[in-house]
Amino acid sequence: MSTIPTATISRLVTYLRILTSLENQGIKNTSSEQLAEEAQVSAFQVRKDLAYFGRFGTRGAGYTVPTLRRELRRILGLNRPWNVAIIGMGRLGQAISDYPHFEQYDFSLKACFDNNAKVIGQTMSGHQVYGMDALPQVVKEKGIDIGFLTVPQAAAQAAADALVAAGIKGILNFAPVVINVPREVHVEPVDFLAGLKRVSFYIINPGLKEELA
Amino acid sequence: MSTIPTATISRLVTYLRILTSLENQGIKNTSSEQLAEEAQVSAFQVRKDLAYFGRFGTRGAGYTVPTLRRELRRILGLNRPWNVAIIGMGRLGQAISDYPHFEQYDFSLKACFDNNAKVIGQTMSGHQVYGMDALPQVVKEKGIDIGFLTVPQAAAQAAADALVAAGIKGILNFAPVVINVPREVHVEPVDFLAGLKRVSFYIINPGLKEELA
DNA sequence: GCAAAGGTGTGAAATTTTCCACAATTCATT
DNA sequence: AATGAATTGTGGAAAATTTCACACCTTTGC
Repeated sequence: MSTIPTATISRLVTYLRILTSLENQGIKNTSSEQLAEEAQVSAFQVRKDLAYFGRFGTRGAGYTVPTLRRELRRILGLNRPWNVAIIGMGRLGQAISDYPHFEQYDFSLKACFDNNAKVIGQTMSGHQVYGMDALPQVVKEKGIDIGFLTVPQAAAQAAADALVAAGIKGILNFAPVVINVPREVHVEPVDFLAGLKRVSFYIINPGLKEELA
Repeated sequence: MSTIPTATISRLVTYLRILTSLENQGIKNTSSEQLAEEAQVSAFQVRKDLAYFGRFGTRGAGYTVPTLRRELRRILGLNRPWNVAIIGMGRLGQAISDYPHFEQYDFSLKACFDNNAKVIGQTMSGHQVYGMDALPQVVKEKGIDIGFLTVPQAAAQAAADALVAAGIKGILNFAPVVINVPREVHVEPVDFLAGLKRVSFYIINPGLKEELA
């Protein structure tokens, strides 16, 4: 219980998606074998990942889809609403604010911020844009938990500092740079340029890909 | 040499960015200590990561910024042009096709695809949109290496199959689903919804974050 | 030209993560 | 009620990754 691999958390998200898909298909029962196949990991791995958090199956019978799904949502903290804000209303910030399925994914977009005077006060995708100076007050008033950092690379650290000062708990960092925050704030990088460069590496080094049977 | 950790490749991308930033600042020399601090890893880790690929520093003196930068670009395969295509011209695909800095990042957007008859033949952000049936021919003619998969979740596997059949070498998968491809094709997930769910988990489990001093 | 300080490269230890075998339990069938 | 097939949960082995100590090389200052 003391320490859980980061990779386990990523896989739990994958298992949850698979369970949601199974539930939508009306499938009531599943097994570590089936989850493993769809997630492209081993069945051992599925069972070990789940074992960090408890016992959710029935020996000999497998797992009940709605039950395991509910448990995974609880483990991941998705059985409660999360309020999010976008920091940086450039192309990417606008595209995200347009994203249609937020509510269905347990997250609620509550505010947008930018420090460009031309957009402050405007409405984008139905959301009013605040100036960065309003951050502390709006975060407090609207109970914002998580910030999407979609500012240019050069502005990322300063914006992150402002988010931390405003009392935000987690940051989804879309900027292609490592940002520095206190330990109690969790940062998840979302970095397609880095992914693109990793693809480049693995294309020119095809031998370095591990097998999967 | 036989096997290199995936995490090492991700860190190499980070080191390269730091070196580019140092070079832009006119800084000529650096050290594993400095790279480690900016990348938020240990100096041991930096040196070990580099050691997988050779010796790039001078004992007692550190690293020369332009030299190490050039070597990392070579290692990552960024000293050559890569041709990319976007598959799925919805909101996300359009936002990416608008992305202004592609050329500067060693990648060249060569084509856009969609299977919606309403957009096929149109021009988006200066790029003509092809139908999916044109994929094999266009990939071949334009020498496309990498596909950005920006279709809805339900369409992702079929689109990935089409990319593989067309002979693509790598896929940047923006769809929130694990796709299944042959071993010789490398897939990198770029999944902000998964990142968001990991943030949720770490916010409700603050004790599970490892320290860094 | 010598000594001291600074900093890389690397084998080995420590830690983390994954893999595996198997005991334990459940369900279906007769 | 008993047997056999199925499938979970888990302790420990194996593998992968990170951490570390230190030998070794360079530069700087005197």
